[in-house]
Amino acid sequence: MADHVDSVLAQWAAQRPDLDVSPMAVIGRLKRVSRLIDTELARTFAKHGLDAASFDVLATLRRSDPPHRLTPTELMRTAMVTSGAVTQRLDRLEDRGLIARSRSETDGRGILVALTVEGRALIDRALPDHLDTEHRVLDALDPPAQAALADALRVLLESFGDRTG
Amino acid sequence: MADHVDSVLAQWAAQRPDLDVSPMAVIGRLKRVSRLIDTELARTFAKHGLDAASFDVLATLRRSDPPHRLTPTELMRTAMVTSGAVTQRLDRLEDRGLIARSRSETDGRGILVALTVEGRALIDRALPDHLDTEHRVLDALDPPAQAALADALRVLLESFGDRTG
DNA sequence: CTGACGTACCTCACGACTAAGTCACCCATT
DNA sequence: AATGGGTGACTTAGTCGTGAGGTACGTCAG
Repeated sequence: MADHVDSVLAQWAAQRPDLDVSPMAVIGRLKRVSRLIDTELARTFAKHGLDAASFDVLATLRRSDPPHRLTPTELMRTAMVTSGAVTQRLDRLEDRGLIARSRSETDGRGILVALTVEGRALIDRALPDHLDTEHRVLDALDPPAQAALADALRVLLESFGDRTG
Repeated sequence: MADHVDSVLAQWAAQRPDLDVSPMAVIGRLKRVSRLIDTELARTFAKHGLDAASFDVLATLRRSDPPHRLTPTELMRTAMVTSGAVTQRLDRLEDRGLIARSRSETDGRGILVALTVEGRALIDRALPDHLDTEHRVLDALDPPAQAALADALRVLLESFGDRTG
């Protein structure tokens, strides 16, 4: 019943019994689970010629309200990366013909990003496969346990001010 | 009561009502919480002239059994990074005089990594500050909720084969 | 003893990100 | 109409990681 984090906690208890390392039981596992899930998801993305960054952009565009156009700034906020990273992600996707940039007609500084026909076809092909993988990596938890986990994580997100809009 | 992930789920329900996107409620939040916590922890590391990678190496050495020596391979496994990354992390720490490398006496290929006096002093200074930050980012959950969260994450880790040793 | 295979660490080319800075444009105020 | 601060996208330099591959050493069957 001991995972890697349990042994880390035992080591700290032996070397620094004066410290309360209890939060590591949560944060250490969060980081480790997140890393392992990322690796697993990457395998599915690769099957479709994608990586996590590209998938993220395509999926964000796909789920946006019609006409499925977003600005780089909106993509930057949902992806939690810098504006430079978004520019480079869009460059790569544009080179592959999966998205198209056009100038905003209402804001001379603005750009609108849209899926191309190929981009939309690709994300629609990759999505079901991706969801299968996501289901699979959570399979060890039954639905109520998954819901409880989601709730706990939402409490944390809200405490960081991660609200809609 | 709606965080960013809730609005993502609502968007998918509107655009692709045929798909079961329920695992995103967990995985989307995991990734997002992990990212936000990383940002918060990085602030504390920076106060001590460290980043997450350096802190990780120093802390792993600090909590190891006396005489607090580990091989690069052991560090590679606990950090879940490649051997090249470990070499470079050690190069940086060695340049700063925080760790020292020595040849293994029992294995001609092997290297032993140890904290220097300065390295040990630094990690012992940074640790309490780091733990304060970890306590703070989990503050929105009471202790039983934190324990339940840790348990759920452990179930997932074990399903990935993340066992001690 | 020897040769084949595996392991430990390092090297190097490359990829993706951040942080800081640039430039064009928007807009509120005067 | 002018202006000054704010915003949107991009550029560039630097950082840290990966992945492939190299070298030296260890191990073991024959």
